[in-house]
Amino acid sequence: MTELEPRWLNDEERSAWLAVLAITTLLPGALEAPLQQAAKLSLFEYNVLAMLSEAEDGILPMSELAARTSASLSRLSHVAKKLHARGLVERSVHTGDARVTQTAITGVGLKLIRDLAPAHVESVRELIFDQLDHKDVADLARVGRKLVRGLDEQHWTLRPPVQP
Amino acid sequence: MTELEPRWLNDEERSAWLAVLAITTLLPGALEAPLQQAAKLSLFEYNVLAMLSEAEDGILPMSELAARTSASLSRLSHVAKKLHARGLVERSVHTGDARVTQTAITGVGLKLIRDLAPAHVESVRELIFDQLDHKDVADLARVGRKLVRGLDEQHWTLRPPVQP
DNA sequence: CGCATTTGGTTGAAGTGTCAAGTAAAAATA
DNA sequence: TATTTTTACTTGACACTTCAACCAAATGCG
Repeated sequence: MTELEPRWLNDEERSAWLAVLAITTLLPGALEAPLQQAAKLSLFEYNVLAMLSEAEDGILPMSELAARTSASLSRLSHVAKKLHARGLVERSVHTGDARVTQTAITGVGLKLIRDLAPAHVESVRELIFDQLDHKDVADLARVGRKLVRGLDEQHWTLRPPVQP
Repeated sequence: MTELEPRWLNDEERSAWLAVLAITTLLPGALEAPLQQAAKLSLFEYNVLAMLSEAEDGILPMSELAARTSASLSRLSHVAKKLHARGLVERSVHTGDARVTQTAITGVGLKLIRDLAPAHVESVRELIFDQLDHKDVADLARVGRKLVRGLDEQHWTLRPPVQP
């Protein structure tokens, strides 16, 4: 029935596709190495702490934190447990909706990412932005957002800015 | 001593960075789901078979196969073992250099990726190229190659074309 | 109100990936 | 030619991710 000829990739598409594939497999490890070395933290754990540190009062419900780290609730739950065991986050039940778990970054956790942040942005810069000129960055931002939309229509970075 | 002010990201860089982060965490899973469903194959396993199927005679040494899949030798070794157990690849010692393990795709393996390929390219197309216009694809290919170079100067996709 | 459904989150098991260590062959060096 | 170093790869242990099942609170509805 659906025996149509597949829409194969042309040379430029293939080139783009191979690059995306290489980036998705190499970049996480490259960014993680310094974090692992400096603080035994995975890239994902770093992002969890970073998102909390940028949130109002350093607190977010698990669902929202999962959204902002593009993670499943399950993955986040395991990691939150581990971060809690290390004293980097605190957890409490939401007053008003007892299903909701609030996760807050602790003082120790806050100090940790603040200490790590300079080296981490430097990694990001070396691996990404130092490779690109200004036009490249603009193109990457534009194309990147389109791809994110294709992966998750509701992704938090695509939310319209809140009206104050 | 290196107490300089960190080079923080500006808005456009931050936007690009968040997109890259989201893509690297969401894309692999999205591409893997159909492969897992159809053939209990991970994205990485699929790529191993795909690279072999595109190689001359369907054979490559482990090192070269690792390079073409952007993987560590260790990761590849574990997976090759598993693929061999499933009868999808065959392994032999290189004649002339006994340290080298040659990995060849079997007839069964070849049939498997040929069967899977149409649906897989369709996934790639839906998730990536259907989201982009022609200029986007050109920009992605260009920027993507630059990022790959920053991650691995020697990456196989950057090798100069062989002279025949 | 009573019951079913949905939402928000947790858990344990099973499968993968990573890291450090190990092995054997080849190449370099003395 | 003997010894050391390097290359190519494998292995086992441990950590992490995913998946399916589960639970409790909130909501919907008859």
